[in-house]
Amino acid sequence: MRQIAARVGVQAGAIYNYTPDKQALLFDLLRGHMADLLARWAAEQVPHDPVAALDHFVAFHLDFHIQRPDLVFISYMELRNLTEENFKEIEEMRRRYEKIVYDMIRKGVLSGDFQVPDAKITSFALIAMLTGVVDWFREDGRLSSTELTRHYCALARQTFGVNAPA
Amino acid sequence: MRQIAARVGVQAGAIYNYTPDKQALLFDLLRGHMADLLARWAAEQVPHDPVAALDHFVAFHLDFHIQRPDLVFISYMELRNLTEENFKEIEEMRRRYEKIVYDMIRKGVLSGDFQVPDAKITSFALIAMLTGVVDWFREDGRLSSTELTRHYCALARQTFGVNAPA
DNA sequence: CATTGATCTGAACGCTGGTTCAGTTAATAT
DNA sequence: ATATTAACTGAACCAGCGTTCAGATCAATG
Repeated sequence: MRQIAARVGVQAGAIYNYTPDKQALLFDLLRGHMADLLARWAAEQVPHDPVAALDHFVAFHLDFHIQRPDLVFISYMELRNLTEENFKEIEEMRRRYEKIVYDMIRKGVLSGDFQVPDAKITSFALIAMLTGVVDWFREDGRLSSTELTRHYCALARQTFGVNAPA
Repeated sequence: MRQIAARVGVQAGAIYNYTPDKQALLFDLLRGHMADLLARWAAEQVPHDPVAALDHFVAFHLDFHIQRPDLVFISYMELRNLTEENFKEIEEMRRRYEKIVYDMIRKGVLSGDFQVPDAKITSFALIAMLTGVVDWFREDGRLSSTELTRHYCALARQTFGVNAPA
């Protein structure tokens, strides 16, 4: 709290004019992060074609997470410091996001565009492999974010068995 | 420290007969974890065939991580609480492990068994999607660890473009 | 039996961190 | 100009934490 206060140029006590306690501060941060994620996806124009939709999601997810690595880091790291009540609310939002991926996979499987061993597992696998990027990606690294997205789209297609032999 | 001591049935001060400080305790835990991982893999009989080797690795990695979810969790969560010196040592071990995956992919690509957009990215993606399992897998869940491994082997093959059309 | 050495206790120390609050400051309204 | 309100300070409070240490305990040794 003292560090936060110093960053705003104020004493620690002054913060309590704006928030009841630190828990609320953390909760608002994490909820805002998830709300932002969900809202931005809701605003996206998702193609009807499953493969195009997959590409779209990969690009969206990578872009969103790469642009706010600190928030992504905090959201994962501080998750266990939330009240049980607050934790549940954040988890519920994450489940909503996971369901988006799951539904996308199911559609592709039903249309015959995707071939995956298990839709649920595949949804977790996709999110994990994409989100893991924030652990190592650097803007000034070997790959630009454009190349990164291109490679991950190709990789995700393969993972989803796009154009796989019958 | 007091909690650890209580767990062993001793007062907090007594711990300092066995460790110089908490940092050493944490470091030993994390280093032991990584050393265990590396040693166990070194003891594995890895098939020469790239696809079989991939299956082997997937099964190994899942098995190892599922059997010690707490250690995996701690190792990630407490990584940033290590001294810079200690952190580097753990990171070095993790790089060694990542290199195993990277080399495996390179071999498969050179032999024509794998088709991936980028070997480095693919190595990170594989590890991320596999390690992510500890976040949700439960022994009494929908899938047994055997089914889990089977599904992930299939998924990993697809991700690596095994049997992909030219 | 006395001594040594290892082990553990219990209490303390210093520090940090979240939180509170009486009192000051400054802006706004009357 | 005065009264009111909001915002902030500075100091304190309290709990928890890692760590230290003098003294107690106890088994092993000579």
